[in-house]
Amino acid sequence: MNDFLSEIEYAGLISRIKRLSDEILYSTRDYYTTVGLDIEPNWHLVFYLLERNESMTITDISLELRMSHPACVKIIKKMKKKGYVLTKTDDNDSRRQLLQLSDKSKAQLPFFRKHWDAGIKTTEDLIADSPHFVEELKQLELKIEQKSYKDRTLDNLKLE
Amino acid sequence: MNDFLSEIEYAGLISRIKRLSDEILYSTRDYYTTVGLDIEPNWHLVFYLLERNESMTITDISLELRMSHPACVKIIKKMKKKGYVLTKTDDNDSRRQLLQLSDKSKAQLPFFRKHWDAGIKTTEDLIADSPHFVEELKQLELKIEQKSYKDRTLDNLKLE
DNA sequence: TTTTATTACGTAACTAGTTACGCAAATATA
DNA sequence: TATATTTGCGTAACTAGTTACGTAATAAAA
Repeated sequence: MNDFLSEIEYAGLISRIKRLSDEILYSTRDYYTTVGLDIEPNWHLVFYLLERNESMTITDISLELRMSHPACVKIIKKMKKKGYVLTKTDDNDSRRQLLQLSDKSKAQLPFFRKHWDAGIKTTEDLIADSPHFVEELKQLELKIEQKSYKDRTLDNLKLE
Repeated sequence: MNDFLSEIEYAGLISRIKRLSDEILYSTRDYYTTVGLDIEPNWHLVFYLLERNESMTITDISLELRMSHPACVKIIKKMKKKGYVLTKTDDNDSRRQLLQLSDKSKAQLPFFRKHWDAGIKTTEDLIADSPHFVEELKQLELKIEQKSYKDRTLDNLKLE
């Protein structure tokens, strides 16, 4: 049960966060495969967004998810290929590609939602013994937003 | 300052962890580039391990880091290419590739360490206002280890 | 001793993100 | 109105992980 990343304390903390994140990501993919869902992790975020907003652009989505726009392009490309998302060029601005959920999406959503809800329940279960986790994660996000890991480390280097 | 992933609460929590992890990863790479360090994120873990252990195999490293062995193969391959790691076939078992730090590594380690220490300090600063974070992260790791995200979600699906 | 199982590790093919770049459309400015 | 700047989005090339598979060497079992 000994874990090197834990042993080295703060030197391993960031890697532990990544390891946890990766583990859950791959486990989620595994889940989708097992239950036969034709979707991938992260897509639920796009479904949620397009359910709320009717029609959005890639740029809108990348802003909402705080993810680079090429990452969103890739996700949407796959969702389009599977027929979950439709695009329509904006009448007033031909650069803008308006995205919206297809009928197939709307038909499947109740089914998807059962699985997403089960996943949300898992998340709740996981942090049930960690009452400060959400709040402290928010703190981390805020701090990183105020000053990047890089800039903080550059400053810390100078201080030595 | 509004954030969709935070708004949807537990449905966005896992993605927030990934986002944070990614952000720090890329920021670290950025840091290395800026200060002109010829190494990549994660390599410090291998340096730490090989400093402590003299000689290890890929399998040893993947067990210690709890990372797949192909991932370690890739890291070591790059570190060898840069001349930081040397390999020697085990005399008693020709399958085993014994890894150890090169003289170049040993010469550079004090220099690297200054930067790694600055990074550790950053981590400490970041979680300074999150006194329960390490402990609660450990809880998450333990729970996931006991039962995977997938299995938990499958169970939660049945309960509905 | 021969066969079978396991181990070590390398590679291939995949997902999932990033930065950097280019181009066309729209907007702002001279 | 002509030019410069910004915006939207697509692609390329990269990092960093995974699972699946193959092969040779060792260890275990018949």
